[in-house]
Amino acid sequence: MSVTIRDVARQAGVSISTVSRVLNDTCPVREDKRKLVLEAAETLGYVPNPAARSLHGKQTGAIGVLLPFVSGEFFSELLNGLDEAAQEHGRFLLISTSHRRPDEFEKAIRLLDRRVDGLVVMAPEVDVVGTAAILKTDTPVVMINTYARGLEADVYNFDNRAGARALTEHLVRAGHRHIAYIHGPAHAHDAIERAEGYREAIAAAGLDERVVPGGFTREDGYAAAERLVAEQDRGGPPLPTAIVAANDYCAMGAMSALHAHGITVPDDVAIVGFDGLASGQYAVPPLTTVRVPIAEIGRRAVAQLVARLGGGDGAAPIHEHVVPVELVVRESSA
Amino acid sequence: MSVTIRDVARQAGVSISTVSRVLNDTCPVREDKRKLVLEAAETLGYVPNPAARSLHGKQTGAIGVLLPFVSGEFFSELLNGLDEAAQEHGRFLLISTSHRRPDEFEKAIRLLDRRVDGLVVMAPEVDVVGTAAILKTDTPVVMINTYARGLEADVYNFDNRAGARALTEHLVRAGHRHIAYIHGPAHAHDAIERAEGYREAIAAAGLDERVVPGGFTREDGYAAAERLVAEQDRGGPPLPTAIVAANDYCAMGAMSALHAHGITVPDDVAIVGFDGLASGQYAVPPLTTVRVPIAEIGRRAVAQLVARLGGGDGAAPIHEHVVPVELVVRESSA
DNA sequence: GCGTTTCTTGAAAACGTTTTCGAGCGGCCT
DNA sequence: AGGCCGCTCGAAAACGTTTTCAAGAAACGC
Repeated sequence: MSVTIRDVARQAGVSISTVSRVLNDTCPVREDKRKLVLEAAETLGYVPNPAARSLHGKQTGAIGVLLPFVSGEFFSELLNGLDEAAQEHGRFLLISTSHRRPDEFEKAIRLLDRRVDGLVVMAPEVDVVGTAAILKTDTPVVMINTYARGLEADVYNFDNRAGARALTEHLVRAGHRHIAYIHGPAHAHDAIERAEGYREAIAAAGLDERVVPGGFTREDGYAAAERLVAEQDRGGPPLPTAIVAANDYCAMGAMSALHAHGITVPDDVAIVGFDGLASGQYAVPPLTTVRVPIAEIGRRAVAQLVARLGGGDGAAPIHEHVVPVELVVRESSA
Repeated sequence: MSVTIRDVARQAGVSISTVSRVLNDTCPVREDKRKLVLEAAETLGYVPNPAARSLHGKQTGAIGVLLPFVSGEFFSELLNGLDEAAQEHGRFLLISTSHRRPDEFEKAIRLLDRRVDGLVVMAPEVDVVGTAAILKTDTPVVMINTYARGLEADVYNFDNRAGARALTEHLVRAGHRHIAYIHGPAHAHDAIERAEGYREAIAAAGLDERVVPGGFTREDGYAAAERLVAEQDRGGPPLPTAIVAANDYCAMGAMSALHAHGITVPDDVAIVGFDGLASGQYAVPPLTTVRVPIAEIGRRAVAQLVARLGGGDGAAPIHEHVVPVELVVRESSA
């Protein structure tokens, strides 16, 4: 069995209450006893039992992370940021994924409820976050990249609309007149916002919009580009001279498809992505994109959560926080 | 406050012991009471307090994951597998990262000790896993991609040697006589094993080996390829006609550097990687590599852990388990 | 019908902490 | 000198469960 507070008390020759007080320094304790306790705890290698501690209403030391799934660079980058901040604040990350439907989501929250001190939630699919599910729990919640209008929680969203507008305007400035948008998942709020930004820029330039269905994976981008080529071959509308893809993976898939058809990027068709993933930088040709501070958002989410847990006072929920993004021009649109 | 077992007992008109017995079906309980209890628990939405439960020596329901860091596709793929299996067995993943040094590692294990039922550890740096640290705890441990000779734990390692040998032999068969190896991190056991496989194949073919320092990131691969080009320009040894990179990221970085120097892959220089990441498939040109079943290993690690937790009997630790890998030939070496 | 076993159930102990309550004790004021 | 206060600290309650112990009731064999 492992060493308990009782062992430390016996070793130091004091009561268990004194040990608890010293280790949490909740009350003043005379210096000599204090020293004895610390010494005993050190030599015995005492680590408080987290279950017992949290049973008494204390914090658990864990932060729950709810994600739709874990894969790809976006999530690994996000986890990176979350983890870094968690580490810094001495917390653990309890991750729980594959919540695509409201009921799974609700169940996950119920199960996580007393295991964590706070929740970081990312649920880009607009219909997943039932207001009910989140509000039912009294654990503080910070949301990332989630449509959560009307919820009492911190929300950090990227400025998808401005980013897509910047990308489209960049292509317009380069002289393109036929610019298509490969859409992301139909219900993903970020993909929808990006489509809106694209539409705004297209309208402002007096051009015709062309939105084709796609998705967030390389396979989706590949398929979408294939369809564009096939439509032209069938005598339909000609291939656009530039493509705005819903994200970087989608863009890279599209590039791959064009490459397979002997179409050169950017000479025949310019392509831009969204997210600023590391792999876009090393793509051939390097991908023009909009860089979003993914890891940074992860760090801020955890920091905000911890602040609200600790202080409780000065850290009222911000309602929505739109995080600026940055256009990065590379060869794929040169 | 949340609903406790006492509330359920009151609602059902029985004692708390009966409720506990029904919910864990540990003893036979008369059918009518049983039904009452289940009903009460359902309507009240009762979820047992995990802290109280694990305080009594019961399992915590969490599996700890110790990683050197979280970033890149390898880890996201691994997490994917771990998560899938965890979900399936109704467990949560408690992740803890950035343990590169033995002392951090030891500390992390101490902190995680009573929070989790079992541990999945990946520590490719040979000197990180102090025998002491792991053996000190009595939580079951499964290791992945870790050099752990002499430890009483399940270990799943990829067949790095055979993979590197297969890659090198493939290049030899294609007619290459000058084949270099870009090494990974100097102390990473997988990079070392891959170097050994490369050396074996080179020796068997009667060729001269050439090992240059590198690493596991795209930046490392880029720098290594730059150095190879620079050496030739300075009148040193000529550029090899083929390169075996320590992993896919390293290979893609090298490709990017060669591309920047106007050197064509595979016409001027053939390149092969290791890992079989999705991004290698979509690279231009698509990357020849060795596919390792990353997610699958994650799933198996968790499954093995859960089996050992539940049964306790038939699941004795396997000492080392070498997982076969598969050569995937694509354009980068054609 | 009585002792014995089996089945079902409630009371209470245990798990390892934190926190409240109260007691002892020395110092300060009047 | 006596009473009050503040400081330090130990005893014990509380947290929500599981599990052991024992008791009551029902069933069974003689």
